[in-house]
Amino acid sequence: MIRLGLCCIFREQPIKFRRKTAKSMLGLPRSEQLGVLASLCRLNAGALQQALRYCQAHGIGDFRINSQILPLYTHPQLGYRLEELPGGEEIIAAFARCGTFCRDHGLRTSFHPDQFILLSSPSEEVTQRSIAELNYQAELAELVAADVINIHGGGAYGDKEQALARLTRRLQRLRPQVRARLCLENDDRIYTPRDLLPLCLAEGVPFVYDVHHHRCLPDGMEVAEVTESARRTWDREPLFHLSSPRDGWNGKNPCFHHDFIDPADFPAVWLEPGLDLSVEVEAKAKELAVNRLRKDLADRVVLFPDGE
DNA sequence: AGCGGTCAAGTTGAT
DNA sequence: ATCAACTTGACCGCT
Repeated sequence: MIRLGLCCIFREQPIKFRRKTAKSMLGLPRSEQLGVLASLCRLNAGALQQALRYCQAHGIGDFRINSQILPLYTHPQLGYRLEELPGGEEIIAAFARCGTFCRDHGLRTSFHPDQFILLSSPSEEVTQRSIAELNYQAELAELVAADVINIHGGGAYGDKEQALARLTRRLQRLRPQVRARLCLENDDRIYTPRDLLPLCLAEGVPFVYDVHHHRCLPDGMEVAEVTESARRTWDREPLFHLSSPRDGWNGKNPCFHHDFIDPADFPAVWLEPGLDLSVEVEAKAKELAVNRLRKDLADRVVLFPDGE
């Protein structure tokens, strides 16, 4: 069964996640800050509920949750705890209901912390901030029943081997709630599947195979070969990423994402009968792209069912 | 109401 | 030495 995933936002559905810039908040007294943050968090919990309902109804079995769903949660000056927000208990309950909804309907959710979260950095300060951020994401992941927190290898710092050795060491410092969800994904600049798979297999870190990144930054491995190795890193349903190039494979920069997925870019080996797989669709037309791909695949493979 | 410039965080590579 | 690109909008503050 193939479970397609939607990433973070909607193109047409009126489902919006809200946030604020730190700059606009820093001048306010703490009580006003907390008031504004509380209303954003409450709104975003409601938007997440709507997003999950949409996915359930449309046979989208996976939803990636944006890290900013709790805006500025770990900001050095503006950071907060949900419990200290006005109406915090109700906000927590609203997120917990999202988790219950996912369990009831077999939906999967994931987090993808952005480029500032680095376990390979030589800087202890960067590492500590990153671990703090991962702790936050794991806390929220527990609340909404998400099983994936997916990051990249980070920088090379002039020596990939050493950087990956640092990353490996730092796995020991992660809380079980983080470690149980942490995954590593190949990127399109530095870390290829060939770089990451040995670490993932040795350390039991699930490998999120982004086939688009791999096609943009090839490493001599075949798609089928990476797919097979990636599967072995997962003790549950593997999660992969897929995109199509904006200007075609012969265009100027194939890394740019297209609005939609060209079904020809969907690897044939991912359609093998009996293979359960989550495929997050990184396409700018968002739910429209997932819905179209779902139609395109319908007669070739068993899909996560839509709620009738 | 509409517009353009800006947005917490790190790293790389183009200029 | 500086700055855009990462994913890519959404938000802010000005008119």
